[in-house]
Amino acid sequence: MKKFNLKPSPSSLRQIFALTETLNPSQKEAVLHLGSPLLIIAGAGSGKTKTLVHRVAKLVLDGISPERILLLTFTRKAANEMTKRATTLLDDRCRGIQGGTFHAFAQSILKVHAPKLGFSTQFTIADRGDSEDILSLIRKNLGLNKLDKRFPQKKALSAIIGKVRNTASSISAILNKDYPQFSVYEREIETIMIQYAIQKKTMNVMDYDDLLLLLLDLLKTNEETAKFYQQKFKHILVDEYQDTNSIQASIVQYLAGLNPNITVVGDDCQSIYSFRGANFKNIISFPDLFLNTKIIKLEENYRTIQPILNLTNAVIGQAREKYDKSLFSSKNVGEKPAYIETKSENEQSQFVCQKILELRENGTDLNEIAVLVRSGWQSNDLEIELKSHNIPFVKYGGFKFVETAHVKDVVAYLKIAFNPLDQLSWRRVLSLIDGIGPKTITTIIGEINKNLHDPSSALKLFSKKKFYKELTALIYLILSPNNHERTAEAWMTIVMEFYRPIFQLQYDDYTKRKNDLDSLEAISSRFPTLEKFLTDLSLDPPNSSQTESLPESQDDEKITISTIHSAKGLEWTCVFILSLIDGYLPSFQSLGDIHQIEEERRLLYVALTRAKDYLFLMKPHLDSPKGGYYAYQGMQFSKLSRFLDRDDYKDSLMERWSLTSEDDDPFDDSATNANTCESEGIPFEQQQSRANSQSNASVSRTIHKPSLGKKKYFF
DNA sequence: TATAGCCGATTTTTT
DNA sequence: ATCGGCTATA
Repeated sequence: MKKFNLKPSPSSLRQIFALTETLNPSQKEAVLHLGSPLLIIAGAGSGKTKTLVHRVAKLVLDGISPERILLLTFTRKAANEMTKRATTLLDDRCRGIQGGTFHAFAQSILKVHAPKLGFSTQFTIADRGDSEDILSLIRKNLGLNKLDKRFPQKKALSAIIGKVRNTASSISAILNKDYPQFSVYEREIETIMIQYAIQKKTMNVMDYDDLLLLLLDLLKTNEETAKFYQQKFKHILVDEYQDTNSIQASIVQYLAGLNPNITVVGDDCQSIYSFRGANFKNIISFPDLFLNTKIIKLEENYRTIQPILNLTNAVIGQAREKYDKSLFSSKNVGEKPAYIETKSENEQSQFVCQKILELRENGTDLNEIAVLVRSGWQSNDLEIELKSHNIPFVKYGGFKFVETAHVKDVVAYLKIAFNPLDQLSWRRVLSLIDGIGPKTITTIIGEINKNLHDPSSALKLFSKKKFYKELTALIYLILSPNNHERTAEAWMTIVMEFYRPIFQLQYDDYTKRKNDLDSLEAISSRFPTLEKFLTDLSLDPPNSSQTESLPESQDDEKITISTIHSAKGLEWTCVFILSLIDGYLPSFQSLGDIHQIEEERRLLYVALTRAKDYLFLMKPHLDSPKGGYYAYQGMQFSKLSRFLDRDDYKDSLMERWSLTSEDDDPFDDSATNANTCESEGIPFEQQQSRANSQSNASVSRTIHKPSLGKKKYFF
């Protein structure tokens, strides 16, 4: 019956030929392979996305209906990007491809099947803050806060439980390995875990891990459903497979069933998510899970010039677990990576700003410039400096504005409007009313839950309290009968009306915070329903600074600031990596564990391989680190990252000190800087080299060896 | 019972 | 800088 479908028509043969024309032999093989599972080991910049896009387009061209192709990616951005590229490459059919992150995909399936798992289809998603708050409540209710020996706080609890669930390990194993100080509390933590699961069910919320675990559970225990999806998806493609954990791997396995049309792509050198339970061995063992796996390696790098690759290869070559990979490039010309030491964090920022202005003078598009950091706050100083130079930027990674208190407040109203069982959000909004505290909240929630459809009798109980009026207004606002017909935007308007007076009383800096609420309102207009809005806020939370960093320039040229994690899969002509200090990268939290240090090395590798033509490695000398934790610890980090501090790398690096602008001299405030320097014993050469730099010369300078990694405690 | 204010402990990276 | 637990006060 389908015979005629199996053979592509001559015209589509021609199209397939055209499609593969620009590919190298391995890429072409990967695009055309059919009939057995496919593992593509793709080095950084080896055209992985291109290959995947072509493969998808080719499948569509083969006549596979797009909604039967499932493309799982790491971020939603990546999914959209690929769909877009495939559409450009082929045609609009590609828009129909099913895809997204594992979490978003899981959500969409669970939305339909939630009742089978003891949830209602109205479930909402608990983000990290929410699940921590649930844990904190349980902790308090169980009286675990009044013990002699310290009991883990909500953050630690959440981390422990997350790890247990994501790696399918026992509590004791995780405690012994990562939290030996809490080993005595194995029983208590188990109780909390059980309570946590119960709480989530009664509140009808799922956390991020639930999305994956419940989907797996559904596929495992529900043969009908599993079969349905196995038949639905003719082809499954998974990107960034090295960052999947064993649960995600199992999901893939169950989705595929006996279907051999499964393609996974990844690079074991770029596995940087072990804190989420990811295991790069997943990708190595893929052929054990899927019979007859065809393995294709892509090793030619099309992104980065050879002088930079020499360094990246050297860095990954030092890895403890040896990777069978060495990238080569046909782009042999270009400059070696530049290594720049500065005497302060602010000087680092100034150097970057100046270099950016210089690059723009020379015609580099600002969109082709990125600044990468290990953790979000490490770019704080730079952000201020960029603003003062009027250089526009977007920031990815780090703080999300959904995590700020005032946005959480508003979202809590929205959440209970959609899912009135969400007691946690009730707690939040109730505590905003004057005169209502923890005890009253518990009674109110108890009374209201007795009859959600008619809260009037419950409300009578509080008629003599001073908060009665406000409480009544809130309850009728939320539980009004027509509330499911409202759009997300309409809900925002209604909620803001109620919240605005509370908001202005609550925060004395409310004019600043107001901006966030305005952006939230703007974002809400993009979603047809409250549910879509809420889901998206949890699964693809917008970044805080995206809206706030828009200086004069009207064109949309912006540089990118990003955490290394969020920069994965992206590339820029020019890349700066900030604060390459031992203790920052590798982060000092990782120093106790060899595997974690190795992951930090891969992190550096990921950062280095984002660059196409120019790479600037920055190392400031930090006498008083600004980051909250470091400041608190009074720690001092000043030694170059151990991954780069090797004599044999000298050849790969260009040592230089080139601050060349006259009118916008970054050292205008040098008087103060020099004083602090001297008083803290910084050698005089630095000031000399500064003098040199002012005469417009690119100077190879004496490298100052700072006091090596000594911890310094104040007081 | 609610809230303000103080002290000590704890912070990476993301869906 | 923020959380969590404690105390004093309304």
